[in-house]
Amino acid sequence: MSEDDEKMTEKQIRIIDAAVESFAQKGYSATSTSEIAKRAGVAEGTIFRHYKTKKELFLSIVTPVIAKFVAPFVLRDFYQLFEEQYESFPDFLRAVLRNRLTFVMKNGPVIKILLHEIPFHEELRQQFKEQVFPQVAGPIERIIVHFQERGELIDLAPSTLIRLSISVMAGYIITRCYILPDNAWDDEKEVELAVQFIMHGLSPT
Amino acid sequence: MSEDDEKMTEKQIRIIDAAVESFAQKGYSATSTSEIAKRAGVAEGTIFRHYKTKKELFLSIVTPVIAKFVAPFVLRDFYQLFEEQYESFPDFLRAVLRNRLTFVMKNGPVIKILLHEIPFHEELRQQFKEQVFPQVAGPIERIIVHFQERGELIDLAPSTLIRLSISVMAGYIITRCYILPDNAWDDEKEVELAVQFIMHGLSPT
DNA sequence: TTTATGAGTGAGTGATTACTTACTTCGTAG
DNA sequence: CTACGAAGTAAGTAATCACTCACTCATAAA
Repeated sequence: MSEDDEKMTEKQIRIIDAAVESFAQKGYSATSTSEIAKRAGVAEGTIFRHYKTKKELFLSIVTPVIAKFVAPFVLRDFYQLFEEQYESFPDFLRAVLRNRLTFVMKNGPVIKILLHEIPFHEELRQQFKEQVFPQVAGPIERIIVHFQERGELIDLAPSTLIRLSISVMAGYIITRCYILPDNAWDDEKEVELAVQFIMHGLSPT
Repeated sequence: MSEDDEKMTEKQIRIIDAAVESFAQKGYSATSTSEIAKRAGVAEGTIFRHYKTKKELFLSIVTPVIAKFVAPFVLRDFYQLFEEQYESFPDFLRAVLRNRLTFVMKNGPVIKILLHEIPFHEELRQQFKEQVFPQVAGPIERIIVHFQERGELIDLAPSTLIRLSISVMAGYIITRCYILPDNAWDDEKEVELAVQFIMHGLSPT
């Protein structure tokens, strides 16, 4: 559940777990440090021994998953990887959707926190603007142009194709993980369905 | 900007406007009543003359737009209306997307507040479960079945078709209004593009 | 054994919170 | 002209907030 230990005391881990739970349940500013301490079974002062402020604790939880999210895209050979490995655009979509779905399912509560708090914390928005947008959009755009040249995609602005594809994929991930997590989802089937929809729409053949 | 007056004093309107601004900027629980009062140019006590609690003020802002959102769907003849007026499913999609886009643009900040706070307020989630889901999903499902019987839509569960359609439409509305509001959007073009994508996907011809 | 260090503690700190209360002001019905 | 209720207010209230500080304890190098 908790973070990648590495020289963390047991109580420190308990603090982070408690903070994640509380932040996810009630939001950052509705969560008090005394509540986190109580939940972690720790004195309130212990929190401030490890983190100077409440916000530092918050950022120590949330910023690592931004980095993790960007990581697979900034591999130097990301473009070549997909160009060689995946023969068609649907293959590429399937791989990305499966990959991000498992990522969200692994880091569920923290991503929920991140999504909620992004609009209210300048530091987070900054990090998104600097890291996520350029690092992720660039490589993907090249891949899209690649498949456009091969005639597998309609001739629209790559940013538009990205937006449409992400809408469908995010739509599934969000309903799957946050809106109706209790449904009996058949992920393989739903991924295939989403990919087919992105490629062919809702019209019968 | 503010609510539908109706026996509201000028100061009361200023309170609501100030509350909407603050809630949208910092979130519900990070906004203090003293801050709202200051922003409205009003004594803090004045807020509590009109609203028993901070939460009551919040709900008085947010619940009307839930009702407004549902309103067009609960018209008794909603189903007949679309059955007669719109000859094809794409026509239906166009109408809905245009309609909801203007709705979001009119009530922008309040909808932003609503989306952020839904997970943290049981009353809001309740209202969504009771009003939005059944009232909206029902009529739309009948319309989808109608077009499926006419052979205009592939044979999938209506709930799936709804989810996919909403993903694309919400994807555009959210990027249009909240993520990149400063872009020079050509709404007519983008609406048409979204509808075409829903019907035919990204594959060429 | 002594000493030094860092984890952990709990009783504080002043500031801020949502909300109350006693009061004034003002428009209007009688 | 008066009386009354609603609108508005300034000065409170207790509770809670994030954070501090003086302290204990355990471990381990000297």
